[in-house]
Formats: sequence, C-alpha cells, structure tokens
Amino acid sequence: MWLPIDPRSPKPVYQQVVDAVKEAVAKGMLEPGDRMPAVRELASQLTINHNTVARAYQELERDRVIEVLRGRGTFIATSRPCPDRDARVRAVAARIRELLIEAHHLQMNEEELLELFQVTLREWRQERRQAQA
Amino acid sequence: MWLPIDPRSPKPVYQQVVDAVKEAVAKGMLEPGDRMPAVRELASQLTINHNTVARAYQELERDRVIEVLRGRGTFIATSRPCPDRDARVRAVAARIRELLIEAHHLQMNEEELLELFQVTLREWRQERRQAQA
Amino acid sequence: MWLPIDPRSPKPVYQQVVDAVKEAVAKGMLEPGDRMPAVRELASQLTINHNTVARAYQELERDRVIEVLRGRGTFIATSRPCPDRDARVRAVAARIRELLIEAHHLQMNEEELLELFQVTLREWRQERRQAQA
Amino acid sequence: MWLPIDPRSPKPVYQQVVDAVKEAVAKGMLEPGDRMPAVRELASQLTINHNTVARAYQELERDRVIEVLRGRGTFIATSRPCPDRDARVRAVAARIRELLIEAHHLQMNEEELLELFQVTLREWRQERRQAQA
DNA sequence: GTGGTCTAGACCACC
DNA sequence: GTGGTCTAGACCACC
Repeated sequence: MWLPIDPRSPKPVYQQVVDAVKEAVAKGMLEPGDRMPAVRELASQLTINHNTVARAYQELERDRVIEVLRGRGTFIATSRPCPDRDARVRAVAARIRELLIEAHHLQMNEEELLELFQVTLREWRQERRQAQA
Repeated sequence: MWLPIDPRSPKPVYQQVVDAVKEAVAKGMLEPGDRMPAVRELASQLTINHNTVARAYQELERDRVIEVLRGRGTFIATSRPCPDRDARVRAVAARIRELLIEAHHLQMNEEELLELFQVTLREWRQERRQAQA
Repeated sequence: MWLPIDPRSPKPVYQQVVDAVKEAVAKGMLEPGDRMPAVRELASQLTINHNTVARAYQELERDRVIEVLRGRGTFIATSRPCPDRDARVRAVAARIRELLIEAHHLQMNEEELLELFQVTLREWRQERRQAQA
Repeated sequence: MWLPIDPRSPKPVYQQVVDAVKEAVAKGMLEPGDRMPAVRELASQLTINHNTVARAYQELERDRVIEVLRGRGTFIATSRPCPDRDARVRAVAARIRELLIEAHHLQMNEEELLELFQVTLREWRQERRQAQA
C-alpha cells in the first residue's frame, strides 16, 4: 500500500497517514472489509517509524474508520454513524468559517468562494469516478 | 480589546491571536486605519506574555493584515491584493477537499455539505451585519 | 522639497531621508551649494518629526553630503574625497558579496547577475539624464 | 559548526545566523542533504541562546534554505525555484541601485564600480573553489 | 511612548 | 533524540 507521505511537511507524519487513509476510503479506493497492512509492514513500505503508524491506526480506530480484530488483523470498518457525529459536524462548520475568513483576506467574495467550492466538488467527483474504475 | 484565547488549545497562543485578528477584520469589527493596542497592553489584557503578542503582530504584518509604524504604533492595513494570491487560493481549494473527505466519513453527502456551507454562510453574514451595526 | 518617505517601511524614517538626499545628489537633482530646507521646514513638508530630520542631517553631515554653516543654513557640500573612503569602498564590496549570495539562492548565475547589473546601470543613467534635463 | 557571529553588530544575531548559513550554502560549504546541528547544539557552539537559533532556523525554513524533518533534525534543502522569484529579483535590482548611489558619493564612477564588481566576483569564485576543495 | 531582540529556563509534541 | 512554544525580565532603537 502506498500513501503520499512527506516528512518535510509541517503536518505530523501520523496525521498524514490518518488523512491519507480517510481520503482513500472517501474515494472508494478502500472499501469496508478491506484488510489494512500490519503496522510494521506499512511502516516499512512508507519508510517511517512503526510507532508512527501505530499512532495513526489508533486515531483511525477512534474515528471508526478502521476496526482492529485482535489476532486477526485490521480492516476498513463498515461505516456506521459515529456517536459524536454532532460534534464533528460542528467542527466542519467551524472549518467553513475559517474558509470565509481566509477568503476575505484574499479579497475573494462569497460568490467566488461558493464557485471555488463547486469547482472543487466537480473535480472531486471526477477523481472518485476514476479511482473506482 | 478582547480576543478569545484558550491556553489549553493545541493551537499555539500566538496563532490564536493571529486568527482572531483576521476574523475581526473579516467581520468588519476592525477596519483599515484602526489602531491596535500596544504589544504590552494587549498582552496584559489577554494575560499572556508580550513576546507572544509581538510574534503574532510580526506574523500579521508579514500577512499584510496590520502595518507597523516604527515608534508610533500598529494599525489595521488598507487591504491590498497580495502577490502570492494564486498560491493561497490553491490552499483554500485544498481545504475544501479536506471538508469533502470529512463529510464522507460523517455520512454527509455532497448536498448536505453544500447546505451546511450555505447555512454557515448565512450565519456569517448575520454576524458581520451585527458587528458593523 | 519632496522626498519619498514611507512610514510603513521597515527602514527607519531618518535613514529614508538620508538615502533620498543621497540619491537626489547622485542624480544631479541637488547640486553642490544648493540650500537645504531648515530642519523644521522639511519636517513639516514631509509630515514627520523634526527630531527625525535633525538626525538625518547629522548623518548626512558626517558623510560629508551636506555642510552646516552655523547661522546661515545647510547646503549640499562641494564634494571632496572623504577621509574614510577606503572603509566605505570595502563596505561596497561587502554589499556586492551579499548580492552574490542572494543571486545564488535565486538560482541566478554570475552571468545573469552581471547582466542585471548592466541593465540596472543603463536605467540609472537614463533617470539621471531625465532628472538633469 | 562555526559561524562568524558578532554580538556587537547592529544586525540582529538571528539574522547573522541566517545570512551566514545562506553564504555557506552559496559557497558550497554546505550541500543539499547535509545535516545541520541541532538547535541547542549550535546555540552552545556559538554561545548564544537556543531561542535565537530556533528563530534563525524558522527563517531559513521559510526561505526554503533548510528543511525540518519533524523529530528527526534539520537539513540543507535541495534548492528549488521559489514562487516569488520575480519579487526577489526586483529586490536585487533595487540593491544594485543603492550601490550606484553609494559609488557616486565615493566619487567612484560607473566604470570603477563595474571593476570593483568584477574583482569581488573573482575573489568570490576563488573562495568557492577553496571551500569545495 | 512604540515594537524588536535576547537570555534563561520550562514544558510540550513528535519520531 | 528533535524542533516549537511560552513566560519573565532585560535592554535597545526609533519616534
């Protein structure tokens, strides 16, 4: 399994692993029930420390993206609404607010931001289609 | 001047100051030409160290949100398009993609996300109107 | 007298005055014997503090760009080789070295820098000719 | 690692560190991939505070001269063209103009300045050759 | 008055 | 181990 890890990024490596797995799932490249590599195996493939992968797996399990079946391995979870959904929806709203602030400082008005949103959405749909083909 | 600082947040305090000032400017609560409190004065109001405020001011100056008039004080800048606008617009698009991934894991489909976007936008407009009244 | 002063610049205001006068002299816009405005008069024209102008005049006198004739006024000096010429030539060489370092980090090789030097020189000559016309 | 730091200089110490590292890279004394000393180690070698070195490293990272690998150390970056190259080339041209003004006040004509430029360039090349030998 | 820099020493996240 | 942040208190240049 390959994931785009950049050790030079200011984003912590474990967080990059978490985000990359979430993106792969969102795009349908990984599906519920798919087996994830063992911690040490993925670490070796990405040439990062196994502790870093272990931490990422813990985070992904907390977010119910993966399920660890002790002694059997790690798998993409069958998605169910997670208990703290409301909190996370509020978090998404907070990030939308951050976009509005950033857009203001770029002298991008709300209509332009909305359009950028829709353009990005179209690109995203196309990537998903290609990933699943 | 009051800014919402949370010393327990994982976000660095100086970054919280930067973000709070940018938000206040985006909402119109601070306008071009307005005087900012002196470094030590704001530090005392927020009960944080003056070095932390100084670092926030330097960051805000680099982002052209404020202007430092040597020996005279600090003021909200008259906003001008920044030279690296394209790079920052790409950064906004990248953050929109993150929202799309997060939404998927919350079983929020694209229509629901778009609606959340628009609801948040309406709230934002209202806050701005109140701030300017 | 008008000089391009920007209170927002990181360069100290008194230094901006010094540099602007030196530039005007180098271009021939101010000539030996020309009378400089009184400290308070120039300060009022530039809307800056008179102490700031006074400090600039002291610096210019030290560099033998102007001469203060007590009770009579301040004048552009008749240029003579200054005693610390060698030290200042070394300073120019040091600044050329800084340009070489900067050019390297811009992936500009020595030939390109030399060409930029010559282009800038041609522009400079043209400006001088226009200023003197 | 030794860098020429002068605590009496009007140039801030952190800036001296930044400039010295840029010079070492430009001369080929430091090459892409080379490991930089740890912040606290360099601080102790230069007998300055670790915060001062940390600030210099942050500045160098922003200028893409070094790369920070989180938790692993700091390395000289593989140089890539920076996005704001045009702005920085203009800055170099502005500094060449300053040299022309300074040369005028030293009664150095343009030919002499050009010659000083070329002499300095020759010295620079020689230093680089020695550094790389 | 203003912001900028530096030291000393602490604590933290990350790998 | 690594770099990043924060406080406390000092000193400085500039206006």
